[in-house]
Amino acid sequence: MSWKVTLKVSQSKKSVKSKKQTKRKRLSREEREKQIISEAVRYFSEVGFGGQTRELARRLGISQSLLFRYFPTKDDIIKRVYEEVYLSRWKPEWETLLSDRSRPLSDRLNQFYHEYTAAIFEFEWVRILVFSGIKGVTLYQQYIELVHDKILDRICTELRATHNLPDPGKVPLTERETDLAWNFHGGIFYIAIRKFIYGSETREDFTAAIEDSISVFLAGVPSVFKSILKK
Amino acid sequence: MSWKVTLKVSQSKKSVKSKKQTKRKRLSREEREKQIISEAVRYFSEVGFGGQTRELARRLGISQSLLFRYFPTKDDIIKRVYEEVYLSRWKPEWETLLSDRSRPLSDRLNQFYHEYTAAIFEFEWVRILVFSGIKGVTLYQQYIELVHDKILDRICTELRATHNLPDPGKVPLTERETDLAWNFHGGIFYIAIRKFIYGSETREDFTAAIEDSISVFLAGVPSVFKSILKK
DNA sequence: TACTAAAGTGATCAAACGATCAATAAGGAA
DNA sequence: TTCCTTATTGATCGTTTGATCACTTTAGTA
Repeated sequence: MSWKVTLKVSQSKKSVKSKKQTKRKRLSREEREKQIISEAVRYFSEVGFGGQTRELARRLGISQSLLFRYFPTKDDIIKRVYEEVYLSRWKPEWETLLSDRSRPLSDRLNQFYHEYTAAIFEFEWVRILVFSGIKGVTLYQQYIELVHDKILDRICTELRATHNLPDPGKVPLTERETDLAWNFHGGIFYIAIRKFIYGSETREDFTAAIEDSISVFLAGVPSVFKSILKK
Repeated sequence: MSWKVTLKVSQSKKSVKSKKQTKRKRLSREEREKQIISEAVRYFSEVGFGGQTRELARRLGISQSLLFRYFPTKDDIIKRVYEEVYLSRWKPEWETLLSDRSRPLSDRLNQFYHEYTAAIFEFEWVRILVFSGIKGVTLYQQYIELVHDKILDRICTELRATHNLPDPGKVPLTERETDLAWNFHGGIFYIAIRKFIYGSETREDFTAAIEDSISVFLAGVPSVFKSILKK
């Protein structure tokens, strides 16, 4: 028979937590739930969804069993983590911004990607997005669709307008045009992958890189348009 | 007490395995090792490195304990999987191809990315690369360095030559130039991520998309070079 | 202050999983 | 055929981990 000796450290004085949790611990249902999700986002984005509920509880300073008083299963926690991370990041004003033809497309793209990457280029966000792809969770599909419908389609539409080509309402977008936009967007998003997944990118500010990327894109697109129109 | 009933299916006739493993099972050390790694690559790329040794053994049609006669720990299997997947994919002739100034840069890039993506755009390869980033394994660093040193640096060098700018040997490459190349490369690689990580891309052939991507890049780069030279 | 609804906990279960080991059996050598 | 090396196996160990449950503690209220 083996004995596991657990060292019981006295916590009578003060908790070491940075939160205002001095000596009370009993929180309201809503507060505790929020707290759990918030820490779960941080935790799972660090270690992946293989992370253990015990460690999550330890970080929260609560017992592991309490987690299961709030969420029936671990997967339910993960589901909520997705929702938390995906939702409420997209700003509707970006859609009008991209379509505002009173400004040069170059300006609009620069402002959009500046704000967009500021909202998205975050450790938790990027990693959880990639994890979701690996886990085969369907939620990422919503993200891909959002990018496609709200960003890429708009960019393609504006490119048409800039080059005095017919609106997609009249002549539907071709696969080649969408590919171009994906390629452009992917190049920018790949910065985030290098940074948060591979850790090979240590810079904080990518304004210059994004600016140049937009510059190359806008200057290079006409060459493909010419090739498309030849057919 | 609970009993786990294991259904023992008679395998007297023929094994269902596609391999030539009819009734014999005893393989040589080398053969078995190869077989294990080969299946491990397939298995772990599907389910991630959280996959279980029991399931891996089941797929191989061997006992789980045999795995540990060939590899001390599960991590050793994973290490070998990395090596198998990363190594021997890079073709040295690509380096000379990219630098062959007797051909237009456009041709060279098209041929290179055509062959490169043919070698790399593979379910196992892409997923294991991404897993390695998540697991924090250091081996991915080698890949990032390879891309940087053998591809991006070369592309930047050739761009200089195309635009009659000084060789990097004289004037070192700037961060902006490297960023441009990363951006270009990332846009192409992001196709693979959409396909194998998110499953949102179902096409098989990306020749056209890559062609257009190269076209945009080469036509767009001068606009940035101008901006760099102004300073 | 006493009561009570509900937040919170510790002990524990059962399954999953990596790893070990004594026993088995395949197949080449003699 | 017999023998012996070694590939292979089944049983099992010890730990980890998600989940459960009876019990304890907190804090608002009458």
